Amino acid sequence: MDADKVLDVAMSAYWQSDPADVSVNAICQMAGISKPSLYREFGSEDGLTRAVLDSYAERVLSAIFAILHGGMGLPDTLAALINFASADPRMETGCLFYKMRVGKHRLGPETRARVEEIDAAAQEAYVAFLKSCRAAGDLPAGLSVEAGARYLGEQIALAITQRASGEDPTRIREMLGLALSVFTRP
Amino acid sequence: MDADKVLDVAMSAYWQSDPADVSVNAICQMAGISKPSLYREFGSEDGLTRAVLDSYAERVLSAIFAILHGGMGLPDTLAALINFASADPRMETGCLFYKMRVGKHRLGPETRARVEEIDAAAQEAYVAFLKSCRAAGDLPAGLSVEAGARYLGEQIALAITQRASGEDPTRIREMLGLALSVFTRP
DNA sequence: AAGTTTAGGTACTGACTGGTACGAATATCC
DNA sequence: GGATATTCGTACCAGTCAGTACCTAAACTT
Repeated sequence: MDADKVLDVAMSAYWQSDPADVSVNAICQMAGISKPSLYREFGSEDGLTRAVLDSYAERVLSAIFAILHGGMGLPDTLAALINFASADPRMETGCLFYKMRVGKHRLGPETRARVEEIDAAAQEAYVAFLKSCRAAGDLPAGLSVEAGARYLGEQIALAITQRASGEDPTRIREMLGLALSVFTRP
Repeated sequence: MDADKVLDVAMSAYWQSDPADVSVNAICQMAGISKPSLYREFGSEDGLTRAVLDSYAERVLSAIFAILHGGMGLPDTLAALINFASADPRMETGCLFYKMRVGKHRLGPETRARVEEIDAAAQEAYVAFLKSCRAAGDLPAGLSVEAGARYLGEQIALAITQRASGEDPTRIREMLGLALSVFTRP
């Protein structure tokens, strides 16, 4: 019936636990619709997960991109990222995108392709951010932009993944701060 | 028939792909035995995974503990850890223990308990190592032993997990070196 | 009001899952 | 040789998975 409602239900189910642990049957039940209705709307499970991921990217991941493209300096941007990863309530049960990324091989081809697309876009955003820092002379000389970008992205992914496993947010902030201190120290 | 052979087959299957993606049926087929034979020997899937994890801990994880308890100084130990995580052929498809840890909720109670046990032991080993570094005055003053231990453990887990996803070992070494540089810099 | 389109759900398929009842073969003992 | 343990596998169980054939009921058209 209401595709948006189904999308919402599916997203929160996938997000709260894990895409691999939520069946199409369960989503239909939670959304109060029949299975053929879902398949008429999304075509396949892959179509559903892909639609969910698109919606998630638009509604949640955009926040990270906004921080990276905010034009703040290096310290402020890092602080914002640390804050988002370790304290934002949206990341309390982890990030749906990262959950999909670690279970990439279990996803359908469409969704997997979209995951890789988003991953590449994120990497590019990190690179662009670090390039601007380098231009401003804020980046330590011994650190390449590409390596730094990958490092930054993985450290944030690690921190958010740890939130999903119930780690103490204060600890996470501490560890992420430690990891990212390499950007602000000689 | 030969329990050790079954254990070997199961371990390499779990290790190469992922415990959650290998069924009992598949293991029986690969080992050339029937399902009742396997159940007579291990009782349940949980019993099998637990036995595999025990064997893995003894045969592989011991290498990490050996490095930590080797009594080398901080720089040498870190270098050995970096080397192990980023270059050891045994970690080419990742670490079975970490694969089990990220999919903890999918494991049976016995195996899950063992995972948590090993995790605690590893944490303790990291703590002991860093305590000895602190006693030797090698650890930066602003860093607590507990936080450092957790950080160290997670960074190594991250590096090895990245190897499982096919990341370039050189890149991994570079990133892990960067992450662990916080231990050797003021 | 009759016919047609559309929306929706019931109830199924076939392929898997972990787990087991039970019979067949083999080895051991007297 | 004959009775008795022991080992092992065939063939099944109930449940879940993604996906679908087909029927029903409502709404719109003329």
